[in-house]
Amino acid sequence: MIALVDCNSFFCSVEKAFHPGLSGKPVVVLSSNDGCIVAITPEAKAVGLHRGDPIFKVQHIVKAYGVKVFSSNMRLYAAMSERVTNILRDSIAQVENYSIDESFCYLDGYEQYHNTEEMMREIAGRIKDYTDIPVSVGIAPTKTLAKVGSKFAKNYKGYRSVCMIDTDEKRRKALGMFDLSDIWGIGRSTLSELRYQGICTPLEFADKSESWVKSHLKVPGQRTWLELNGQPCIDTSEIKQKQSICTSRSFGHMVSDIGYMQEAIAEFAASCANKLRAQKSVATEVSVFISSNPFREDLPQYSSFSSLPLPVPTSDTLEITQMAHRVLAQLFRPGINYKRAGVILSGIQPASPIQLQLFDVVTNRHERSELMNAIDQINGKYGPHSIRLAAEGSAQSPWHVLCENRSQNYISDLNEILKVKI
DNA sequence: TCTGGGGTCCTAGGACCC
DNA sequence: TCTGGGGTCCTAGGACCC
Repeated sequence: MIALVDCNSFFCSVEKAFHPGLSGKPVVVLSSNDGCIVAITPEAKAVGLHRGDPIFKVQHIVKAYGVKVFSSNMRLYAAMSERVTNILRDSIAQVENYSIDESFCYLDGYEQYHNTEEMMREIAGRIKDYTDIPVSVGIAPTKTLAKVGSKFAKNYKGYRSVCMIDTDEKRRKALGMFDLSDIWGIGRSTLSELRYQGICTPLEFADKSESWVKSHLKVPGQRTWLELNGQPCIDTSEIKQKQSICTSRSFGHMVSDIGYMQEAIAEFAASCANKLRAQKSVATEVSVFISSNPFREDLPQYSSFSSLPLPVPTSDTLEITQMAHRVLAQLFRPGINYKRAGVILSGIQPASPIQLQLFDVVTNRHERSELMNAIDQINGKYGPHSIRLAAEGSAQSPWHVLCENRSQNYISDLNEILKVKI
């Protein structure tokens, strides 16, 4: 059996953990640049807000109901996520982090000695005690069914945070009541195809023949179908090395000046290089994209994407930034108000062994890699961006994202640590 | 005025090979 | 008159996830 542990309204729950006065109040957390709602509490849903709403369009609701709005603080959420994971790992040998707010726990071997339902309930209680994050747990023979279980656990108090689907009777009952659009793996397009075919519940889908599913929905649909019928076939084992690494942002203010654009691209390239070194890889290709604001109809629209190969596979910030600037030079058109840009690294491979080049223009690769190590160590100790390329510009540049309601890094920055008065 | 930022996997179709 | 059959690799685009 597999347990899915899902943190309820994770980003909001983290903010509430550090702002106890918000208990029972409507809370939302915004995307980067304070754009859309990405996390929402049930209280905020109840007053008419939805995940995905652009915040400027729902300001009237925010004001009328005193909804508390936070900018996203990914550093804080990542630190809290790690605490939740650590508690799981204390009790369960095989834990797989699936996303920042979800983990799969493999319960094989525990069933003999424990009532796994009560065991998970006890762990959920400990997570709440230690982190103040409420979790919902689904236990089932497959990941897709475990997800179904966790949704039931979340929506019905009676389950006391844990819902186990361990018999065929429970499985059929759950699938008969469940919303087809909430099934993991069924997106908008598959949903409309299934509806068109007259299928309205997950149970009706699960009862179709395998050949019918294969011919209508191909391989991904077949996997979901197998999982719903109790046959595990979705492998989520962590992909250690990413195949592509991307850093992209919308700008706080439109950018038309190539100087500012170069700053932004330099920062995105440096961020990509950091991620690349963190996973001990090198890349062989740098891509850049830039685009105007597609939501504005009054402006000339322009968007473009291009790539260049790196002569030698590298994770060197200087080389990657220089190459990104060369790609930018190919793309940039004056007279456009740019809203968004990004850098993508691809052709990723392990850092060693590297195929060197006979006519390499960089002759001091060893020293350069020591330099990168030094930069990583300094930034690891004193915080990101403590040391960076001058090409990245200053924090005052207008393209930086907005985040007007960001909470402090209470547990990852000594300068912002929580102060308690007694 | 203001509309997110990452990723993965699968498929179809084209180019190319013998 | 009849004009094959099998394979690989690559890429763009779609679908999905959080």
